[in-house]
Amino acid sequence: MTNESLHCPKILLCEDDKNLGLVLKNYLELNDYEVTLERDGRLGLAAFQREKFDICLLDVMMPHVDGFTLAKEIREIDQDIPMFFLTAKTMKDDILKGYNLGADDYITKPFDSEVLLLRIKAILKRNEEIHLPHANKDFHFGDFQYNPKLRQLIYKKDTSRPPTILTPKENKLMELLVDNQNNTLERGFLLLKIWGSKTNLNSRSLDVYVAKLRKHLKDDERVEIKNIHGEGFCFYFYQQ
Amino acid sequence: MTNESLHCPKILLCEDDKNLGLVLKNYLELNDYEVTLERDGRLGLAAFQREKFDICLLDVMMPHVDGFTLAKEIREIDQDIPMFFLTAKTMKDDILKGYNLGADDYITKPFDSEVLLLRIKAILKRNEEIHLPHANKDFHFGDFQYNPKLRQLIYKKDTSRPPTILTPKENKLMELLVDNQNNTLERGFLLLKIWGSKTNLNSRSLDVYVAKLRKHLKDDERVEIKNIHGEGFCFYFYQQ
DNA sequence: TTACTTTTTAACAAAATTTTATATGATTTA
DNA sequence: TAAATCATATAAAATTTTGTTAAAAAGTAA
Repeated sequence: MTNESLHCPKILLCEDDKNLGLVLKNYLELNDYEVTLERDGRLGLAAFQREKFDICLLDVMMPHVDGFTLAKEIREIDQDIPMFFLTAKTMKDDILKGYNLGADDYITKPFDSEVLLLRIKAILKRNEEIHLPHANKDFHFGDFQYNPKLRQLIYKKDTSRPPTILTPKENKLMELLVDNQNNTLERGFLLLKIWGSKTNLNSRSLDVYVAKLRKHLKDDERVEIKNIHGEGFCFYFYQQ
Repeated sequence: MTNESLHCPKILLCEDDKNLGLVLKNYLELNDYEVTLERDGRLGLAAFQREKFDICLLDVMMPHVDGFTLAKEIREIDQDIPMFFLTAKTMKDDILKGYNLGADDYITKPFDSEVLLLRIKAILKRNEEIHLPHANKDFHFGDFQYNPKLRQLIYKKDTSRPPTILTPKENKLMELLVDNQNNTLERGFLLLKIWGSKTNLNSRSLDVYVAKLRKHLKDDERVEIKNIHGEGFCFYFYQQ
């Protein structure tokens, strides 16, 4: 797991302005953070795949891959890591002006490093708390016992059979379904949660994974993943 | 209530600037919105007729059909949907300039688009409150219980019979009729509400769906969908 | 590299939904 | 009443969505 008391929190900092990047990196390191500085989105992603981080600070405007796109790619790998976006003052003004969002909602102050530190600290703390309750929960339905954290699906009727270890995508889908028993989860919702977007509208991936899960669950007919035509899928467990 | 289909709020984003459009889409998806991005007003209207949205973000300057015109056409179909206008001209230039020049030396916080998110959230929330009374409403007429949200029509006399799940189009029609008991709904009105346009005036689809609903409702003769010749249809429930 | 697992894609079948076509019946109006 | 228009019912066709399988592609670890 990422957050451990033994190491300094690690920050991935993506900033194409060399000066600002270095100043920020030094400042954060002075405050007991370990900082990896990358100069564009492509290198940022590479760093994220290489190392483990506790938080990301991403410049929005970068060469090769912009901050938002990078953020989405990071989100695919890690659903929980906190992210900060850094942006230029001019962009902010113009966006607000452009979007006609009313001027009084934003702060025009130049960047205050102390405030940034406080925000980082606050977010890391919040994240710790959020992660706690999620830990090691077990679900029971019919003859199955399911542990999302371990990705284990155990068939209780046959203890000699080793538990099924779900693949990451199978697991994400299973968790979403099980976590929302009797609720229809819309296709778009699932695609967004599992794949990060529904760009690939004609992809059959979701259906393939539903089929995989159905196969895993076929031994107990009280457990069922139902399709609601034109809407999505719903996990049912008919008790009794 | 347990039974509610889970979905992310759906945003129709019409923006002809490809870069800005994609960045915005990514950013919004990152924040759990389902985004359909269209590049002009004509395609935007098609998307609106095709899917159901919670909010529209419309660029004012677009090819084929501009944002204001699109907004008017959308308004005809849906009087309540919140709309944001993006006044692209200055913004487009400035953002492009920003992308080309790279970020400058400022970090502003919090991130600008947070304000956009807050605005969207606020508007959706306000809208939700307005719609809340409508939310999981159940209609009762004669021996039927009807839940538009679940598309369920339950025949109370025979509890062994599983509830009828209406198809999307059946459901839209049923909801409109039931919601306007004793009021005649004009053909053109129904076509506009269900099919998003009344261009196809000579289509018999509406009649086919009326027939389908009548079949669903045939077991209770106090419930009736009446045709008003030359005008439209009216849902009656004769009490007692 | 190889061997292995996971994910995506492609192709097609099956099911559900929607639209169209057509024959027939009803209503209006001149 | 006849002609024109509008409505109903049904079947058939077209379209969309989902299910299933196998193979290709991508990713991972030894």
